[in-house]
Amino acid sequence: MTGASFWSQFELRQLRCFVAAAEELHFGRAAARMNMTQPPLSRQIQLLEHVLGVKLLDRTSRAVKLTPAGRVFLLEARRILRLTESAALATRRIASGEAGTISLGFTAASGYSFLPRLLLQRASHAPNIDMALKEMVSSEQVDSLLTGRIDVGLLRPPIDRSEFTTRRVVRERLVAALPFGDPRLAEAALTLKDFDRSPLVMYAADGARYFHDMLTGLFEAEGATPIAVQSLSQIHSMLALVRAGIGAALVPEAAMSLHFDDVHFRPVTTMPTAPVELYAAWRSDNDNPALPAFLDLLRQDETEPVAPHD
Amino acid sequence: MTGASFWSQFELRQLRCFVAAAEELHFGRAAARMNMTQPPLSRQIQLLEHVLGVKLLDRTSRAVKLTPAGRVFLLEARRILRLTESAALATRRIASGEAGTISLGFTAASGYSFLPRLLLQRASHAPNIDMALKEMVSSEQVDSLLTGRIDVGLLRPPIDRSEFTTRRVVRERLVAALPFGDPRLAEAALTLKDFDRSPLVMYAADGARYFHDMLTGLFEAEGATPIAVQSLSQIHSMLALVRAGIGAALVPEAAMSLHFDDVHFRPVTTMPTAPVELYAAWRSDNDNPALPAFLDLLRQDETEPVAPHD
DNA sequence: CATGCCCATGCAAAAACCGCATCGTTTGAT
DNA sequence: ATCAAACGATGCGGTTTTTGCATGGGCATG
Repeated sequence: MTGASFWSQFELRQLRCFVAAAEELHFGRAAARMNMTQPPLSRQIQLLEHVLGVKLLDRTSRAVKLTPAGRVFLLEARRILRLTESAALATRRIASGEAGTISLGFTAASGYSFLPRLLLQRASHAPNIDMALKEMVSSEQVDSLLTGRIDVGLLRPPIDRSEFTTRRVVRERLVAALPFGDPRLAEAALTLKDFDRSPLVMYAADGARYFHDMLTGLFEAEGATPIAVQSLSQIHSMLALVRAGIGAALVPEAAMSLHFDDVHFRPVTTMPTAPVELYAAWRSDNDNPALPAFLDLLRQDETEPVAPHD
Repeated sequence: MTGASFWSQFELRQLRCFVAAAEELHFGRAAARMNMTQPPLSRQIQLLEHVLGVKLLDRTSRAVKLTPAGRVFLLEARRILRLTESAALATRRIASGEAGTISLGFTAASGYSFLPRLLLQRASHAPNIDMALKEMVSSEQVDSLLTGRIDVGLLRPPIDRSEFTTRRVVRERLVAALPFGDPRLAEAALTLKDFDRSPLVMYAADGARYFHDMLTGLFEAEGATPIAVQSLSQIHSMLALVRAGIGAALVPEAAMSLHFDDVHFRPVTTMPTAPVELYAAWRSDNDNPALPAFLDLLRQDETEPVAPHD
């Protein structure tokens, strides 16, 4: 035997009984509201008072009144019960995918055009889905997907992990970024041959392997050979060099939203027409309930607007 | 038999079990922390999940992990449990009188000096006692005390209700309020005879019965007869008339804190020396737990400072 | 493949809870 | 003053819920 009960904790049932009694100021009616008879309700309240060590209701057999402590506890009890309901609701919404958080990895380039569009979509179609954005290069995203640090990645192919499901979300053209005064600006459209033996700001083989390999392949197929004057991995740094007159650059058309002064863009005809691809990838076994809603968002975003030239 | 339970409400016990399990990520240790064995804890969590309709913990027999919904619910559960503890604490503090609210009635005149002193005392000695202040004349206070609208009144005698306990909290002298240029300002102290056959702003017999009757009695005993030029019940209004040169006024020395321009004060010798009394009164059966602490405050305030003259 | 760890489940005992009947007190009417 | 009605407290037996023990079954490790 333990002697005095050392369970100094009440239960929600007791709070509900107390609130009913405090609001009705009548044990019989309160019991009816709780779908029970009066004696058990009396006991629940006695128990609550005993646990608190405080008299909450002053009951003379003719009238029930709140004590000062009871008045305070009534407010607290109501707050707790409200919180209880909202907690259940919020949790169910998370589980149903109606609300939730998606950790999203994205490459710097995808942040220029696709990501803003995605955020707009979210604001109108799934405002309760939070997005935790983390910029990282494609290879980092693969690691983060595997360890679960991000739910979805927006990254460049190739993605050959069998654990992943992928979906192409952007396919866009290359455009040429040319400094003010470059004679090629006279043309409405260019081909890769226009860059043969001409200075070109190039992608780094390590930090931007996707673009580097793609351009290398495209030029080789076309039989043209640009003069690589510099190798970078950040597109906005490349445009800064273009502006300084170091050379031209070939960038995804989404980069046109960067608006550098004295840097103008011209479409470049390539084969295939839209060689720049961006994929969404996620672990097939990701159980984040918000994932389906988020993927719907991606699907709605498929209709790609054709960006105008400057 | 009721078939499916339609009780879509969880209990605090379940929250406590869930929090323990979510923190330990191990049912056995969590159960130990809850002072029970593992099977009941498992069931409490199953019950909670069933009630919410949401899986909170992912349990493969080798590891326990929170689901996204479980992460959210853990935060909510912790908040609820914190709230329950603080609610119990706050309620116990109220019941013990350590904290609480006192509804206090006071007369306009007592607000000039005694009440500010009392509020200072409270700030330093009982900061957790809230005071709801309500200005009302003495007769209103009696009614409010009887109906429980105020816990304590600061009012003028006589108080002859048997339901009340009273305590004198202020005994002060009368001072004369004289307009600039009044010849009596040449004297350092006055007597009531100095007001014989001279214009005096008087207290109304209804709105300020206490002062009216007191002055009437004092003058009668002294054999002096002032010329009552006006009858008011608010002391600050009387001082305004004094300033306008309508006549002198006799006010409790606490009113000296009102500081009207061109109105100066002189002590008045009376018999008894300090005829103006203020009492605290409360229902003897008042059960407000904060009352004893509040009354202690009143007792500490008994040492009345002697106000300087201007 | 054997072993250990760990959560789920079956089951009987214990505890908690509920409803019914009844008591004691208070209030208001006669 | 007396009586009846209203109301919350309490005693008690039956039912539901919870608990602990024993055990099952999945999964990782060696």
